[in-house]
Amino acid sequence: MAKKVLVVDDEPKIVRLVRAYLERAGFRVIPAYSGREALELFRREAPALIVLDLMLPDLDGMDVARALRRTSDVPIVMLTARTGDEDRVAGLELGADDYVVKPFNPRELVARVRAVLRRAEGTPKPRVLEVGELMIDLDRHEVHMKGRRVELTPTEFQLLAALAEQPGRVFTRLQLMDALYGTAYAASDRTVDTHIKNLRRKLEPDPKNPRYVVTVHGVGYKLAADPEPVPEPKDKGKEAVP
Amino acid sequence: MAKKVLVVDDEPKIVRLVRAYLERAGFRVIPAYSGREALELFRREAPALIVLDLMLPDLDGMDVARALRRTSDVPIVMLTARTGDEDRVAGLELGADDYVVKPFNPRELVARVRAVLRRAEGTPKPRVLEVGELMIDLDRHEVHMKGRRVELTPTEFQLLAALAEQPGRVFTRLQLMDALYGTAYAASDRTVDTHIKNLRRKLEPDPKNPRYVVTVHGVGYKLAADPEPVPEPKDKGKEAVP
DNA sequence: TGGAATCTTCACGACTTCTTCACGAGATCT
DNA sequence: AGATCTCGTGAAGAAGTCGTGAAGATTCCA
Repeated sequence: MAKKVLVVDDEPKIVRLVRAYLERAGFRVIPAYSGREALELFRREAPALIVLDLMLPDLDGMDVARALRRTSDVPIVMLTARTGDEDRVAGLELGADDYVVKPFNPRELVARVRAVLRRAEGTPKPRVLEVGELMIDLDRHEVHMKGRRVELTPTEFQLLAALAEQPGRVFTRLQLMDALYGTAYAASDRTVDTHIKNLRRKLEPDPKNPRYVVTVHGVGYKLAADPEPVPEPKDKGKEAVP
Repeated sequence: MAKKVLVVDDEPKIVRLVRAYLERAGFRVIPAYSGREALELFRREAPALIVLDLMLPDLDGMDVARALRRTSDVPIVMLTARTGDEDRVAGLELGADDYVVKPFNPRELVARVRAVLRRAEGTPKPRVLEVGELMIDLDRHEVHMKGRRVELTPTEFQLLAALAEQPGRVFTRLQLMDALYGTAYAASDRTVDTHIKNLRRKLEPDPKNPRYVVTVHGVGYKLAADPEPVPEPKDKGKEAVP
């Protein structure tokens, strides 16, 4: 369902303009032409955001903002014709989340509305996976090993991300392919192996003796939860009781 | 935790005085006695506000303010001994948020500090984005590259602004189109590419080797968070035997 | 209405990435 | 040890992605 935006301005021309652009951007617009009407409609419609002109016939835009702030945290984008700095500060101090100076570019207003809504919805914390010396930034699509940037192809990145989602857990090739393409697709097992090979080449200090991307014979692959720094001469696989 | 205030004045007496009052008011004070020291401590301590004397032994207070403003929006309260109006104006124009004339009432200084901090906290995200030599002024709707004004079309500007909203983060073409037109609209992927191309042509020093608007193959585009690295002939991945 | 600026689409080549395959090395089981 | 799987790997063709110029819409403004 489209988000509702309450647009308040005494000039119908402005309201029409803003409405056209916001609706094209997928919002539902509720128009208001005075401060009192705005407050009334705000109660009734519970919009997700308000575009509010500073100059209104009855109540001033600031009065409206103040009144709204008494009962709500609804994001407010101010429209102001004046350019004086005092106004900006004053408007923002009253709890406006952003402002646009008239005459404005409607596209910019739309962009601001979106930005404020996004901000209001809470800044999504950066999604970063860390395993030992390995750091995977899902947002930036970057991988760092021991602080050094490592370039991965999309598939390699996804593969690594899937493994890193649950470090230490073993994934079968089928599960990995599922993470890569979704259930509907069928590729050869060897394909996964090849991507694993490339991954190792790019991020293992010694690709011949993988410490991060580890094979579990007969099962699949896993990302070592705690890659021991020791290369250790090894014990011939037989992990018997001492 | 108490907020840090960097107090810069070459007269230890003044620093002591200010420190006493600010600490009594619940702030943590970091003293500095020269411009260089101030800049150094600013980097290291990341204070919430700076009290800055206009006259300093090495760098002038204005120089310090100018230097700070290049990288930060930290609120600055100027101390000035002179009473001439030019100084006040000059100080404020350089980005000081308030000023106090010497000799001053320490209580008033504390009040100013509190007021400026309150105001600063209400200010939404910076309206000017800087990435390397690239400067994007969302208020003026202007973009500068290496100090030179760059003219962008509305779509180009919005595209850049969307990317700059979260520098470093990768945006898919779909997300970018969403920022441009809203969810309801569907344009070709190639369209985004074309705008990216035009953007690069206008603001990349070498459009063939983009350092700011970067492609993430198979994913989308991002604004490089740190365009420093030398273009370097590249040799990645293929680490073959010599 | 015309003209300029801007936006969108398209087709193509250049380039990157994916997938497959065959074969040998390695592991496991009896 | 021998039989039988499983895994690693290099190479090469297949498939996909990106950059781009140019042409056709569209919008805006005079």
